[in-house]
Amino acid sequence: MKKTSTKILIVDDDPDIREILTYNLSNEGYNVKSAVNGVEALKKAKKFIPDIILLDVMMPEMDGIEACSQLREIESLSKSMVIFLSARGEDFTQIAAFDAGADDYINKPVKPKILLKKISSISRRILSENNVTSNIIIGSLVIDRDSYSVTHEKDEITLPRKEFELLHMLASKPGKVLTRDEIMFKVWGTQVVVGDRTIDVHIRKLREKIGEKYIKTIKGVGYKFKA
Amino acid sequence: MKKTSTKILIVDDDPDIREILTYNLSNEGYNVKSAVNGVEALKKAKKFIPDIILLDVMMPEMDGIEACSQLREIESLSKSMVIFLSARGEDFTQIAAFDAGADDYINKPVKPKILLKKISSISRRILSENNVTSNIIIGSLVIDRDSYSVTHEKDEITLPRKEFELLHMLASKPGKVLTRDEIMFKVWGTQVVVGDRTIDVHIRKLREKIGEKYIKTIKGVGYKFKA
DNA sequence: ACAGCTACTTAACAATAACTTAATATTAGA
DNA sequence: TCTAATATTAAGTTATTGTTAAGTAGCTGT
Repeated sequence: MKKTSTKILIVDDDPDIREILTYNLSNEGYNVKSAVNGVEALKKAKKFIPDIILLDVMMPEMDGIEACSQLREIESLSKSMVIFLSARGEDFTQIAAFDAGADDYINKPVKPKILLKKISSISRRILSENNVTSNIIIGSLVIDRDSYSVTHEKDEITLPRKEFELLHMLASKPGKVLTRDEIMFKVWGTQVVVGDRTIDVHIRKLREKIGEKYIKTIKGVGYKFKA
Repeated sequence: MKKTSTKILIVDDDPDIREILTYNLSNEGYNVKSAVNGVEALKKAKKFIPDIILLDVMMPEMDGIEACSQLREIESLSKSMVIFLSARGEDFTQIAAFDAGADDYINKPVKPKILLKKISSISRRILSENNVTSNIIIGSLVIDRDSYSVTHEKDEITLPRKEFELLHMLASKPGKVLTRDEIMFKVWGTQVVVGDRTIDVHIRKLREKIGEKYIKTIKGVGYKFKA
């Protein structure tokens, strides 16, 4: 397997989850440590300097949000990625998490496959360094994940979630044609099934907002973003 | 029209479910077989080599998890997708399922719409995985599958699907003469039958777009690509 | 709890690019 | 030269996407 030296710190009060995650990630060659609560997490993180911190939202004493805020204060951890493990895809939780400085989140139950995928993509990103944020700038378009907004010729438009994810996905691989299947998988996931025209409608709304020139249709294949 | 020959093995102890699934999937043109338990599933899978295995989690004797693990041990089934049918979205079940090597899961009661959508997207993925030949650079031509485009003397032309596939096929074996039969088979497949002049028309459009010099006609034999 | 709002999805229909065919012209090779 | 094969053109067809409007669900603030 891939011998990445990416360091991961798991923080969760549930021993079972710690074990499952540790098992799966160690198996993939990651350097894994764990902590049972926020206080211990802070202590271990200072020494271990993990690249990635998996943080449970619900924990006794100090919850994940609070722990994340404090982790963010630590100078040496400024480059670490914090990923939340949230019990549900509650909007509140997600927003609060991002507010506290989280870089990503995963909904429980954690599926090892998804987790590994995420971890590996993040660790690849870390290795390739200079990725400051997940923001994208193309021509006169600025796509900003932090605020879920797009700045297009000086005016900022806040996009709904689905529209943003769709645009972000297209723009993150400019020039590449993304098939409807790929889009479905990335934006909607495998458990949701929506009709054929749903993507078109979102595309239309995006075009309405940012202009026609960016998103090109490749009939029978998919869509692609061009600068 | 779309006559996919994707093979599906249904494994469930409930005859009603077997019948419903078999009916729905057969109707869509899939090649369907079924088994009533894990033991039979293993036996049939070895001979049938299904592309997709729909596996009930709860079964007498050998449950789905165990069956999946054993299926995963079989060399010839390494490319098969295993989809679990789970009675509930229980955490334990999901984690165990993914651990056992499942690729996806569907919650019961199975809605035909969701099932068919999932199956068709998976079977499309399976089909498209087979022809992942990378990009081609010949002389001043760059043929890029990601963007479905050809860059010819500094300007990028996005090609329609058939034209792209045709060009890609010719260019992937430069110098070799490809017969009309070979082209038909590769670009159109065995299920579709089109007239004789169709290929000519696509060839003409390609020549129009990338210039005359690349594609040469060998009368009575076929076409060849030259650098 | 409620109205009002936004995001999202769906369905029906329109539009269109991609593709195919048909009719006719041209060409290469025996 | 003669003929079968291919080229060309324009006119169908069809599959795929675009568009619109309306429905649904979930959230927000009162």
